[in-house]
Amino acid sequence: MIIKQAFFNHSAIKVAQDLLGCFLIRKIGRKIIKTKIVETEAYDGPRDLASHASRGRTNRNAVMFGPAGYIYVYFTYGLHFMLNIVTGKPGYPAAVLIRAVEPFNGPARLTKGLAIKKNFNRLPIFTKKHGLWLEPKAEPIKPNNIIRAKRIGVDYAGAYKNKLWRFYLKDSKFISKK
DNA sequence: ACGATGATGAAC
DNA sequence: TTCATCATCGTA
Repeated sequence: MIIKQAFFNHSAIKVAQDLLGCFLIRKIGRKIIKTKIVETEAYDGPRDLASHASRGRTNRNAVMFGPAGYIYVYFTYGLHFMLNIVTGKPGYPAAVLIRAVEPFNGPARLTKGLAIKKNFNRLPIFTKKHGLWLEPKAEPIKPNNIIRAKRIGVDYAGAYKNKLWRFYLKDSKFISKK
């Protein structure tokens, strides 16, 4: 069972919540690493000042402007990779940042732990072909187990810094930041 | 061609 | 709070 492209064809805010509890699977050679998503953030639209897309389309962020279900990986702070999934309609830039999975807390640690580098940028997540895909959650998440909060590290984003577009599972021990 | 700047994490 | 450390982008 794999999560298909249509799953991502909604707003980033919805998809970010839908992804909580889903499984992120990485296959390297014969080895399979199965992780559970416990924390996400939504970056929604061209006006979201926290989003890379707010400064318009560039070569780096181009994948955010394309169809849903594709992977956006970028490099930051000179040493970290961040994993995002594009959502919504082509032409409308939006993505969900995977911030933490069990057993890796923090967006940089999960990419390191799963050996995700820039070579995944622009690849589809809705196929097993590239060794990285998603599987549905075992059971529905109760709404009161989802915490809504402000996004991390976006203090420069004006009115958008206060948007409650970060979501995490209340009972997880792998959240990147309280 | 150059300089500013991070969707971070770890150490101090 | 500082630092490690560099691709990307705006400006020129």
